[in-house]
Amino acid sequence: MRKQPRQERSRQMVERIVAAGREVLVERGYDGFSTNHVATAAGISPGSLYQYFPNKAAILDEVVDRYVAESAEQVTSAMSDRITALGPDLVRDVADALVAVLEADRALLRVVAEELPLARSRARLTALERQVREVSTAYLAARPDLHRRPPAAAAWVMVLAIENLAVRWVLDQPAAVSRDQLLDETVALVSGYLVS
Amino acid sequence: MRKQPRQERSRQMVERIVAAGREVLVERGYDGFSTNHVATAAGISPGSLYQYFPNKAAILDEVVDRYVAESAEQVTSAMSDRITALGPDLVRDVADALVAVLEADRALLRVVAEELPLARSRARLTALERQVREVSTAYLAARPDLHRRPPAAAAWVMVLAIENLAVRWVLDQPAAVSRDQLLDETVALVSGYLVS
DNA sequence: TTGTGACGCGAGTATTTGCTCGCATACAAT
DNA sequence: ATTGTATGCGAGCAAATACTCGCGTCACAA
Repeated sequence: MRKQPRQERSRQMVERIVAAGREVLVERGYDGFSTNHVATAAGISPGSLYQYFPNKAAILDEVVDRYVAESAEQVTSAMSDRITALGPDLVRDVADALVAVLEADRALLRVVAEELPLARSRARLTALERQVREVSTAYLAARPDLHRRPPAAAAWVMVLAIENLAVRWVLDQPAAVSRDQLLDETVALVSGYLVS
Repeated sequence: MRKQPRQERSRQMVERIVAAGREVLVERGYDGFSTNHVATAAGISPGSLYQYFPNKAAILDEVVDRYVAESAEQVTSAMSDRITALGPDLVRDVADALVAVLEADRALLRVVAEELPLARSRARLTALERQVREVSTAYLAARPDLHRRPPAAAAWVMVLAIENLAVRWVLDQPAAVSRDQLLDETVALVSGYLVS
């Protein structure tokens, strides 16, 4: 950020910029995300953007960061209460929470998941994945009696599988799989895998 | 295509354009994929591009179409011989073939999988997914004695899971999972899932 | 050999882009 | 009130972009 907003007025402007950025990103896609469009959508002048953001990418980063952060928070909070028991219930609830978060703004999810070339957005996601993976690995390693897979590899497989199924289900809305069915199959996938 | 190349000379030029397009896409990414760059890389003039391609997107489409088509062919040929028995061996061999194909050009895979905003490329991939899914669904429906999942949903889950694990393994090269391990876990995931 | 159309060129155009800079205004402190 | 600073404006620049067009060159059929 190029300058710190000191007055309330300018703090609101930063918010307006980020909100407009999100809006433009959803409505015009990654290719249509231009500084002039964002400025227009925010009802401000192009020059004002650059008071607080060094360049176009910074605006995009902020938009994506906020989206990923708020989504991550929802999911991790669904996990945090119940780390003690990695059972079918937890898997189902986490998958449920994940799907719910992704459903909240499908249009934005589509752009972020399918268009953004930014290494930045992947970095944020990867960090979340790693965090979940480490917790899972630790649990699997502590309870070898409950499964028959190598902990590290199994955690990697499960996290990616659950995440990807949820994302693709929300984006593609396959007719053959209802929402409940998705959760059922996710649970079956994980539990069947762990004991095989 | 705007004009059909009639002479050998012009047919070679089309090939040069597509090859240069692939090269530019890999080296400069989606954002750097400009008509001028492609023309330069092909050693031709910008005007010559537009003799055979109506616009920039058409060049990109051709590059991606060829990549997806040639990859799809490799995978489907690994399946076609053995459709009769959807067992652990087949799963492992298909996953193996898939990983091999994806490994062949990681740089291009990265751009196609993580940058391209084209609905076009997803459409091609989705078609392949659907094809594999239908074969799997038919098999699962014909052999209800071998598993306990709803065929259509199970096929959807398996195809996406296998595909995504392979792609992410090739792109991320996780230290915790060797190539053999990936295949082992994939087989375990599928077989454990089907009987649970 | 010659004529005709396919071919290729590359300077050029119109547009869009990210971004700047000089200036006017709003605010806070004295 | 006055002064200093934070804020915002918007015309406009330099660069890049997708794409065109008139002209020369080439291959091939007659």
